[in-house]
Amino acid sequence: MAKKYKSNQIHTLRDVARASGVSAVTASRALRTPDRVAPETLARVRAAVARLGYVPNPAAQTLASGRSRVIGVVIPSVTNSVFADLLRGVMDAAGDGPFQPQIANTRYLSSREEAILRLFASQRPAGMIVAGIDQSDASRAILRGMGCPVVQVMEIGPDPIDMMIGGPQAEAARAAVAHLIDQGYRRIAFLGARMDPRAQRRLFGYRQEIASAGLPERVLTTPRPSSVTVGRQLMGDLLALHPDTDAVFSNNDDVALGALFECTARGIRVPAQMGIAGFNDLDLAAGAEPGLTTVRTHRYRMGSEAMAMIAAALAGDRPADPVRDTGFELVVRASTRRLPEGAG
Amino acid sequence: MAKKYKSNQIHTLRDVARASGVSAVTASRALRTPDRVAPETLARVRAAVARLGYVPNPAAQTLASGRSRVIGVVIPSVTNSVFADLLRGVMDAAGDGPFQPQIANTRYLSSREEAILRLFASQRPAGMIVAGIDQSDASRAILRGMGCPVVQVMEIGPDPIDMMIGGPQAEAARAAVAHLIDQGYRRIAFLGARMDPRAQRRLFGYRQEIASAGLPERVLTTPRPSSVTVGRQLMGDLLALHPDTDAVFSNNDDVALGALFECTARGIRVPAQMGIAGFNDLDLAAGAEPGLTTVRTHRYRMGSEAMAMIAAALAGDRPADPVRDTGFELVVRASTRRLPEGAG
DNA sequence: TTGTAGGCGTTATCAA
DNA sequence: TTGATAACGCCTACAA
Repeated sequence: MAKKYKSNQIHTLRDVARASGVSAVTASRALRTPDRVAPETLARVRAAVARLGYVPNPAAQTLASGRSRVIGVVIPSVTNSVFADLLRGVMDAAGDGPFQPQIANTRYLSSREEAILRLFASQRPAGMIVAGIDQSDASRAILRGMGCPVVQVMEIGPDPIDMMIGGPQAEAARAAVAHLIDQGYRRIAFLGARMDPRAQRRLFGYRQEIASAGLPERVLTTPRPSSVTVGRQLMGDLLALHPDTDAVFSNNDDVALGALFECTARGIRVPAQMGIAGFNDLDLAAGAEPGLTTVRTHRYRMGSEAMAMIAAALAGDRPADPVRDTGFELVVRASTRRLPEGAG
Repeated sequence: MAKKYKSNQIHTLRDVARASGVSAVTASRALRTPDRVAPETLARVRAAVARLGYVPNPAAQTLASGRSRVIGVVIPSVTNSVFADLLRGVMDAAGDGPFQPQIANTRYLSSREEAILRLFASQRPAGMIVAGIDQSDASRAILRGMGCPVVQVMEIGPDPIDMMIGGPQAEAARAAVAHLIDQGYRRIAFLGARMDPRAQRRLFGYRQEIASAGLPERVLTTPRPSSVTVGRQLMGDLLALHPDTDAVFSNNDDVALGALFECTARGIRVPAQMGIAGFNDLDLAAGAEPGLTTVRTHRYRMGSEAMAMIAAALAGDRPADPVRDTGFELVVRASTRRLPEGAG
């Protein structure tokens, strides 16, 4: 029953060299710096590579050169669709290029983050992409010591480790809340799931805006990951606590969608009796009925540009401003449109 | 402006050896086979490792041993939440263990799949996890030649490359359609987005069940990726073509949710006038109002067990049956519950 | 229980 | 333009 796993013979640079009648060094050069090799030699080597199906051994390359092609990507979780979008941006930008994104999950634990970074350091990565701007001092030190471009993504803030790309959280939240106020809502609650640092800053933005308008604050949060189900529960709890609530701003679109469903189930009319605004502009926000007002961030772009920034930095041209603000857009849809267009 | 990236000094095994007064081999042994080292020596080595913050260089390990710790994970896309769940299972199972999942996207292209596999082969992976069972002959050959455990996930079928874990697609689809028929729906349509091989088999299951019940077939598909928005459009198109449709079974829950929203927007009552069943049991299916009937697969488990199967195989005990069926469960919710409980 | 020697596949450094 | 040689850091085999 015991199956034996036997590798196929894999060709090495020496095989290529032999097959094309040159030395291993020349074969290596033909692959890395083709312009320093005689055209005819180059052709022979390339032919041999193709014929043998030669693929360089990355371990040997890394060991010899002291640099790998790994781009370390450190995110809290792969399931959260927010990070999934970011990831897709990174992966697409890496494309068929020489870099190889390698993902690790912190599970929202800063202790794990440090361990992960130490592990990445041992790989001599070509670059690092880390989510958020709340790294511990230890983590920042490790990242600085890696000797490679580092991009913090999702948010921007002061004191970048190296480069940053992202959008402002608190301001974006303020804009959403301001819009609700603008539409005439006055008893506006905040619903939040998994209050990670970004969610905290959104909450902060909510508080600022509510306070400056002299309105009452109503905050309901849960440590559970955000989801439609959680949104329904939060909405239910909110209505039990504050039955007169007339609008909610939530942490994430799936929570907002849950709130919407809870309203549907209870016969509460949206947006007439209840305004609902989410965050992130997930696909479901546009597809919902009524459509969900939300804040569009640019996660895919953050991922792809982060990758591009690393590639550029490695090629010698680091952007003049190492901090790139991708901004945000308030996307107003039916779930908060209580006043006729142009009014308010 | 040009910033120089300078690595911190990284300690090697020799540094550890020197610091603990032993040879490099002994230090290496202390780390890999602690029981073959004198307790006191072991303690010294460990102390040195901790003090220096030594982390082994994986490139050197791989080169010397001919095996890496990489587990190649080949999926079509990271954004699709179905694969995101799978991925989370894999990542969680890998956890703090010695293996390092490395993800690559085929973007649903079999040519890319082969290129990716060839690249993985050069890494001497410890194991491979590939989504689906529709690999090309070339891909299968490469996988076989890798000399490591290979698990095909998501579906099961005949002729596994090595091991398999997943659920039957056609049967699961049949069960959902049978349930709709059972509830008295008679003009049942299939809505499908991005018809990958699994979606095709679900469609096949739909056709079988519809045919065996002597009902009319109505199939609407789009090559676009599945989403709530796409679901709304498909539902709209369907109602234009076949206004008398009384139920839909869809490819994926997000499409089903889109269909539900479209019904809401048009004032079509669900489940009274329209039954809606989805697939995958995403969180939003449970949270929707009415709740969406769907088919639960076990994606997270597939991922974590695939990882476990690889670890077991490497440890020498390959499962007796290399094909593991994770089955499926029909999850009946309000969106199709037209008859009183127990009737039908 | 510990150490010595050799090699893994590639690249950097020189020299030709 | 090409090639010889010596790393890179670790592991396997063998020897002590």
